Amino acid sequence: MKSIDLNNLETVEKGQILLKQGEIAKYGYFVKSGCLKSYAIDSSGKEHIMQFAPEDWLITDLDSFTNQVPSQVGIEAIEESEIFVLSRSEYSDITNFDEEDITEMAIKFRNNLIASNKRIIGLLSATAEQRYIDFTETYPTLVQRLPLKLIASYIGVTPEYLSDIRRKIAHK
Amino acid sequence: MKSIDLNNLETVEKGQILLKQGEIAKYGYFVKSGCLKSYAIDSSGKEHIMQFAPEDWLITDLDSFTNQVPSQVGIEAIEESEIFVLSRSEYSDITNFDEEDITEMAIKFRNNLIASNKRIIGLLSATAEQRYIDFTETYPTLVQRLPLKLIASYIGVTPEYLSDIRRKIAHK
DNA sequence: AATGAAAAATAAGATACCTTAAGAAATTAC
DNA sequence: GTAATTTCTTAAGGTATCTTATTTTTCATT
Repeated sequence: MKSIDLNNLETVEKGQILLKQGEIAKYGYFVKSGCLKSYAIDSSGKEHIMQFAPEDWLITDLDSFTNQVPSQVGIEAIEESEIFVLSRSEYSDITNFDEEDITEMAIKFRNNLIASNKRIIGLLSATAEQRYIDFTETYPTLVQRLPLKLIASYIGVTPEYLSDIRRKIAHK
Repeated sequence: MKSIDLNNLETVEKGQILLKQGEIAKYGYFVKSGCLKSYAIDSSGKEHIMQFAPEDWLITDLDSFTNQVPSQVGIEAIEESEIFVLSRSEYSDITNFDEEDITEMAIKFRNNLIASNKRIIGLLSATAEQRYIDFTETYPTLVQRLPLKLIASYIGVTPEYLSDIRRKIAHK
């Protein structure tokens, strides 16, 4: 992707909100250190985590960023983080890029799409226990680093139930 | 995307399998008429539908097609269909394309990614009834056209339970 | 039209996962 | 280093969804 403007490095504290659900995303965030999350709050007030973005990950609400529609997710720092802020004015119009940039973007979108489709298959066909095991295998470092309740939210169960799952796995 | 080779038009019957789960995808399929589905069979033998591809949709296992790994899904005609067969040899190496093609591909991947992410949010946060209502709004023509059990599989419930949901909605 | 096959509806009992609530453990703040 | 706050664990009861089985309806074939 277009080289990141190193002048836009910012430090954000744990808990700081970078995008509110329902607002229009003006920025994307490339994480240099720390970790962000994107999440949707449903009608009953429960949080559901779409994505974690630790070091070297890029995070935004792609639909909102691209199409200037209200975002379905919020974005928040879950650790103190250093991030590069990518502004929409430069990145939104895909035809502003040269061929090399676009190829890189296409490959990133393609890889993200493959990963999202795998997650859909897991949500459709695997039990919560299996999804948790898959998560530990796919993101071994995050399992150490993130509180249980965030992992529970990502795999789609309550923290209480993930706690049960862990105990059940430990007793095997 | 690279213009479709009109010489590769084929007719497939309902029930014909174009890709078996576990095989490596050599082709993508652009549907001119009819409808295909991609689906994963889980360890207990249940089918889970990833995608429907009616007219003008392109379908394949992107991971398998791109990276030559075993496919997680199978592809099958659910109606008699006319399809254009796109062979991997032409399409796999993204650097074979000119800038216009790549831009188009990037946009397609991006739009697919946005759609997949919406589906993930639905699976994480909405009830089965809400997911069914969302499906009827997103794909009104497919609701008319497809058997209930395929829709049930797509939204992630059993046909029996979707039947209950429909009755419940009708009685409102 | 009659037959057979597939799809859908219905219902009862089972299970995965959730809700609520309380206490224990870990982390943060002063 | 103690208090305060947050996170995690545990447990009991509840709900959404599944499983199995039977019947009814729809669809395809002769």
